[in-house]
Amino acid sequence: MDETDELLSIRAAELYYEENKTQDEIGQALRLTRWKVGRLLAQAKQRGFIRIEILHPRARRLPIERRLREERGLSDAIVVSSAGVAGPEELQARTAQAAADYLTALRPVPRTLGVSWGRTLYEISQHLRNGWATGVNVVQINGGVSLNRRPGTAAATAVGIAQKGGGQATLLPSPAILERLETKQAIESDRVVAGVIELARSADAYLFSAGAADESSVHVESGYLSVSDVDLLVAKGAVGDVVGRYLDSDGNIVDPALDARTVGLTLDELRQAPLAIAVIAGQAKHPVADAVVRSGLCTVLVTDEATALHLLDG
Amino acid sequence: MDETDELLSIRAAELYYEENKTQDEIGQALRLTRWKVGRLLAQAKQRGFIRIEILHPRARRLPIERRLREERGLSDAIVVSSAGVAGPEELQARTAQAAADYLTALRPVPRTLGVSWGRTLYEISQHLRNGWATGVNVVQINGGVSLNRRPGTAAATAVGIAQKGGGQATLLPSPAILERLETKQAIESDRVVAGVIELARSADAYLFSAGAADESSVHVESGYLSVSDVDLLVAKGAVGDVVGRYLDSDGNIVDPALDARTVGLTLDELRQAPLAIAVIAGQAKHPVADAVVRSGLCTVLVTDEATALHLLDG
DNA sequence: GGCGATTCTGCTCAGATGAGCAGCCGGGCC
DNA sequence: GGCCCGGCTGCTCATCTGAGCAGAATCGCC
Repeated sequence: MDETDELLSIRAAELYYEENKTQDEIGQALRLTRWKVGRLLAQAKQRGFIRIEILHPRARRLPIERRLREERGLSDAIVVSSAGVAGPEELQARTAQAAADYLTALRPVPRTLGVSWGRTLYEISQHLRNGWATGVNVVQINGGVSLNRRPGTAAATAVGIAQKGGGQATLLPSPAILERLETKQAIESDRVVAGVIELARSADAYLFSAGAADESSVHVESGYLSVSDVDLLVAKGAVGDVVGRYLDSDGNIVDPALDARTVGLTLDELRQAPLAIAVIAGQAKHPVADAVVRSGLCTVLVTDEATALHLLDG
Repeated sequence: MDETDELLSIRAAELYYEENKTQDEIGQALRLTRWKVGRLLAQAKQRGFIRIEILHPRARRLPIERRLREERGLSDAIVVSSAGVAGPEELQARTAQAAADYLTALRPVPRTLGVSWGRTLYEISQHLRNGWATGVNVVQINGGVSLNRRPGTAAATAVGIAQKGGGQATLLPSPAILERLETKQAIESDRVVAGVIELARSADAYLFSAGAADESSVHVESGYLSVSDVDLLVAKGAVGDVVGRYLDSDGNIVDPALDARTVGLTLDELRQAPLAIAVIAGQAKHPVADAVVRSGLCTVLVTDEATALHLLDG
């Protein structure tokens, strides 16, 4: 395509997309046949001169979703558009909304849904509508009820999802990470705790997010880990955590001793789940999102456009 | 349109624009008739959910051009797209290119073209192609040959435009602004100078830019004015200059005494021209662009998208 | 300069789309 | 409850558009 044709295709595109002329009219204006105009427009599209964006908080990027499914082996992917996004909070909100939409449309409806907790999960619970399902029971899959700065958030998340879904919530009454291995083992052998974990293992579907390995982590905020603990994990290769378990970029546990003191489903248990929905958004979580997807921690990913493109990069 | 329809129209738009499905196929996917799908898409467009951009340095914004013609009474307007622009320099380059394109396509071809000088005009001269016209003579319409930091730029501009257009350049051998009124009058009464100005008055068309009233002005750079002179002009309401003459937001001369010492066509002479092409781009020139258009200094405006939208705002 | 290969052009035709219209449905008002 | 009105729905039909194709033009190579 030479310079002249390139310019002509731009002129044609202006008349076609901005002035809503027919290809025939454009042909008359530019002294071309309508077939030539059609071909110029096709080339303009094909060479990327035409960008079409859907500007809406609920807009998704289907081509990227398809690539995630095909190139990363996900059984499903939901990618929210970043077009016209105001800030990281809105990105997070859009992603949470998309996750809520996905859950609502999910078929078959899971009888029992295992959930983690955290900012993302809480936001999803807020976005779910009353009656999003009927009879969905919710069970927590990792510990962490009490130590939160805003106590009850973890519980409110699970209870909210359950209530709006017409079911019961089963909380895991345990800290996320215990200081001593013995305490952790003692807690896990408690009849109630063991029962909850058993129920969690039997869930039809899991819904969880991932945390970045930095000082903004919920574990730091909640007091389970200190900033220096996290620094140490990062030094060992940690990119973030899933259900409280810190993993490296290959999806392996970074600190087995710490992991042994962490209450809840293990990463391998999650990996075996037929339906594991990860919801991960934001620049800071790109590395951990990569680890989650590469190591097969989820079958379904809900994320934002930038994160998705990052995943497809490598 | 209720929430459900809004969401549906977004889903439809995704399938239509991103997945290239037909409206019929979308209808099947969303369990709608194809007519409903068509209506949803129409609404999505109409409500602004669909943004179509033409990403190309030569892309123009025809709807904005139309509004400038209709709402600001211009006989023609060229608005270059800001989509995907890298920085102010590229915006300037795109606008200069568009001005060169406009000149090249101009019919009837002017026999004599009056031009000002400055960064913008120089860039336009660079963008013009050899043989852009045949037999177009060029005449400078304001003084300023010698004092430039890069001497000869003003001359090179006029000569370049003329040579590439197969004609002669007539330079105005005079400073832009003189220190004493008597000197200015003496210069103007010089036979050569008077002849050039007479020729300038008789030009078929004028091509000029405008300068912002700040320390980056060419007059400061060239030493005709000091920074404090410009500050004083700003204090008196100056928004910028056209052919060396400083005007306020209503297009009136800010400092009549200074104006009397400025050599070249007057603003009122420009206003009476049947074809006066102003080329003005960049954030810094929004106020002066406004003054130029509002006070009828040009019949044709070549500008960038942001400046055009600023003009249409008020 | 001649010749084959490739690209380009303008066509036919079928599928996709938008305008316009009659019938239907639902809400508001008596 | 009955009636009117506005908006919505699904249709027909005309127009617009893209795929595919045969001939024309152009290019590159000898």
